Amino acid sequence: MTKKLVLNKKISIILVPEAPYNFDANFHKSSHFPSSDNVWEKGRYWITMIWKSKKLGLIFENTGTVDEPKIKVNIYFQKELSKDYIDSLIPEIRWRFNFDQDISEFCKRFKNDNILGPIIKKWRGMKPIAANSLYETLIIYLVLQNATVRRSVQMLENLFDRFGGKVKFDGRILSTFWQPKDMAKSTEQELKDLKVGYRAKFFTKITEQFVNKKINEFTLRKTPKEIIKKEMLKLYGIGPASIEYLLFDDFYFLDSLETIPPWEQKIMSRIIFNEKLIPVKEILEFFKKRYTGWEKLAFHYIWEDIFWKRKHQHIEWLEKEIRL
DNA sequence: CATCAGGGCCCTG
DNA sequence: CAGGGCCCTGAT
Repeated sequence: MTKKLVLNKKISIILVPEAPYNFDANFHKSSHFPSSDNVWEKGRYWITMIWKSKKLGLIFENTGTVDEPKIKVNIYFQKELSKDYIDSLIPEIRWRFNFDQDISEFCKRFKNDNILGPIIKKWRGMKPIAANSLYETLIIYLVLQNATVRRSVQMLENLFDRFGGKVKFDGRILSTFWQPKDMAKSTEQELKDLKVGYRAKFFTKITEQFVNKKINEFTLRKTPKEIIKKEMLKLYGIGPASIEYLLFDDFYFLDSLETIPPWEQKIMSRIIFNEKLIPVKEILEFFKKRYTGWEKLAFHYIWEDIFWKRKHQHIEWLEKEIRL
């Protein structure tokens, strides 16, 4: 079923992100569920990408520091790439890995904050990272809904196997996403067989909206927040919770903190208030007052930090809140 | 063992 | 706007 593509041609480029840029905190989000289209090691990151219908393999290597960031990007491909193609690919890579957003003000302003201070010390230069196209991201948000981590992983892997494919580069085999047209002909039942449950209809409808070019992510990137919100809410299966993720992780609005899903509410209650459960409204007010203009980025720093800690430290209460 | 709640969204009343 | 239904998991 799955096609394996060998990508044995390669070009390398050096890209310089806006400082501060924290390589590991950006290429690896420790709170995210693992997925076979990417691999992270300290200072190195592999991911597959579809750009203008071509499948690519990318390796990012950290060759700089937080304050003088420099990244070597190895691009693997199958058939020769034109200059125009590469000229359009580079800005896209810069966007997907958020090379150009300036967050220095945030890091400066809160470096003595009781909560954020110690975290900024560790993770200065951490930013929201889309990594994927809008379509791919929506797929991820759909498998995230109403599911444990294990189930989300299973759903995405099933979809990769059926609609995406495998790509081999740098001695690794990674999954690739698919393009909307690849899923367009599938029936709801075919999707249900991949164990995605009631989400089948969501995939069908959203895919259709993309095939019919109802959504232009490049235009959206230059669109005001409220309009993006309105447009994205029109997508079938996308509601307030997904919007919350979209605005920050994919459109890079650093302030917009409007809803907090239940498990995040529980975890934040413990970290910030040392209580079991604080009303969402109260948490929102806390961020709004204390980190005005940077609410969501502040949330992100606190959030990712606890998950980084979890990697080498057993945190009993946290384990119980993560739906594995 | 069988219920039942929780999770995010759509749809109906 | 409230509440049922979707689909599954984990707790009771």
